[in-house]
Amino acid sequence: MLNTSIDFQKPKSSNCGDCELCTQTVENRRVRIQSEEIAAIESIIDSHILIEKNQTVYEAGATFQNLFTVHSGMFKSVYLTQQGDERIVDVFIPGQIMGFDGIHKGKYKTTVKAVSSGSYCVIPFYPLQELAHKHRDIQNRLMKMMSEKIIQFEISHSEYNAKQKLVSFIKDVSDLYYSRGFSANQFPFQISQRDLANYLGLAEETLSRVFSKLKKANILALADHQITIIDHDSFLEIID
Amino acid sequence: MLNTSIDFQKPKSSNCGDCELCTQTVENRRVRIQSEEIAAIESIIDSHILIEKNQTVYEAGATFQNLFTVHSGMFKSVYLTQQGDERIVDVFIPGQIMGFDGIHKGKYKTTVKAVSSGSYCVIPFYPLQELAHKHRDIQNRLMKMMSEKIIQFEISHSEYNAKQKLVSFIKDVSDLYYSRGFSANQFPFQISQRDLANYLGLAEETLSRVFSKLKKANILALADHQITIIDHDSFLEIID
DNA sequence: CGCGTGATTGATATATCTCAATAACGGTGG
DNA sequence: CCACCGTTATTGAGATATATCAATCACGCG
Repeated sequence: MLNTSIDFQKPKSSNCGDCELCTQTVENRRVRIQSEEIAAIESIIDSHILIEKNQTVYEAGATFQNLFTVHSGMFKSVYLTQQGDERIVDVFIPGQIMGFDGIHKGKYKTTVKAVSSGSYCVIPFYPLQELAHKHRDIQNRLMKMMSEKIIQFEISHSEYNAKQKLVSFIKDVSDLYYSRGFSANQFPFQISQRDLANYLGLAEETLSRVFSKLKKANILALADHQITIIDHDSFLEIID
Repeated sequence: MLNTSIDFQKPKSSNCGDCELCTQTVENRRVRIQSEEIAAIESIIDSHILIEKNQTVYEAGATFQNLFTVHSGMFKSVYLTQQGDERIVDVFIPGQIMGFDGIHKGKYKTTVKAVSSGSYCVIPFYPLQELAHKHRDIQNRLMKMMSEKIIQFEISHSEYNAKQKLVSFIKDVSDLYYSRGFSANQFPFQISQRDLANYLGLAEETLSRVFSKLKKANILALADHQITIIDHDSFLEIID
C-alpha cells in the first residue's frame, strides 16, 4: 500500500490563491499570478468556507449573487428535470468555479452540494464585475473561464460507452491533481457511485461492474476513497 | 399540405439586429433593443455573409478572432476526438452565437460548418471586448450569453432515451422559431439524419426508427425538409 | 434516365438497464 | 472496542434499448 497520509484537504494558504481566477497554467502546472488586479480580487473574496458532505452551496432558483471556487473536496451540480428526477449535470473539483449558471437570468439554474466535506471560496459577482470593468485583464480572465467551461461540456459529450465515460472522468480528476502538484496516479475519490453513475448517465450497477473490470484487469485500485492508477498505459488506451 | 412558401432564409433587415447580442426576450418573443450601445455593436458587425451547405465558418485550431451569429440556416460544431472520429457537439440555429470555444486559448476548439445554406454575421471579438470595457451593459450581455450556453449544455444532457433526445431537440428548434415570430408547429429542418444522430449520440438507424414511430403515431410529419408537429400535446408528453 | 447519397426497414448482436439478493462499509450507541 | 443497522457497493439473471450489419428504397442532381 502506498502512502496515504498526504492531507489533500488542508488549505495551503490563507487566501484563495489557487482558483482559476488567480492562477494560470504553465507547462501543465498551475501557478499563482502576482499582480495588482489579482490582489484586488483577493480583497473581495471570502476564503475557505468549510462545508460538510451533502450541505448546499447554492440552491436552484435562489438569487444569483456569488461565484464560488472549490478549494478542496468535490461538489455536484444538480438539475431537477420536469419529471421531477435529479440529474447531476456537473461535478466540480478543486480550482474550478461554480455558479456560472446563475448569470444568465440572475437566478441559479441548478443546486450545488458538497459530495464530500471540503472547502470553498465565495466571490461576490457584482463587485467582481466592477473590477472586471476597471481591469481589462479581469474581464478577460472571466470570459476565458466561461469559455473553458463551455469547451469542457462540448468535449465531455464525446465519449461513447460506460468504460470510456468512467475512465475519462477519472482522468480529468487525475489531471487536476497533477496540475496542482499532487500525484497523477493516486488521489482522493469521494463521490458515491450512485452520484457518479447519475452524472455519467449510467445505472449504478453498470458503473460498479466497470469498476470491477478495471480492478480485475489490474488497471486501477479503489480503496479508502482513494484511487490508484496502477497501469497508466492501459488506462489511457481505453480513451484513445 | 400547409403553406410552405414562407421564406425563412431571407434576412429581414440589412443589419444584424436579431442575434442574442442585440435582442432581449419579452414574453417568449425576441425584440430588438434600442440603445447607443447596440448601435455601437452594429457598427463593428459584418452582416449577412451567405454560406453554402457544408462550407466552413471556422476551423478547429485556427486563431480566434471573431464570434458569429446565425442569421438563417443551421450550423454544426464538430469536435475531432483523439481516435479521429468526428463528434457533433453543438448545433446552432438562428439567433445563436458561435465561437465561444475560441476565447479560452485563443484558438477555436471545434470546426463549425453550415448544415444547410444560410447566412451569418461576423462580430470581431477584440473590438467587441473593447466596447464591453466601455459599456457595462455590453460586458453584461456577453457574460449572460455565455452563461446561457453553459445552461443549455447542462440541461441538454438530462434526456435519457432516443425518443426523448429527438423530441427535445425538435422542441428547441420549434421554440426558437416561435420566439422569432414564426410558427411553432411548422418550420424548416435541414439537418441530415446522419448529423443529427451523431449529435444526439445515436445510431443513424435508431434515429430513423424513432422518426418513423413519431410519424406513424401521427405526432409529426417530415416532408420537404420541413417538420410539422401535428399532435402538439402528445409531442410534449414525451419529454414531460 | 441513371447514379450516388441519404433514409428506411429487418434480423441479429450487444451494451446497458432492471430487478433481486447478498456483501461490504460506516457511523452510532452501548 | 464491538455489535448493530442503515447505507452503499457488488454480483447474477433476465429484459430491453440501442447498435450493427445488410438489403432495399427514395430522393436529388447531373
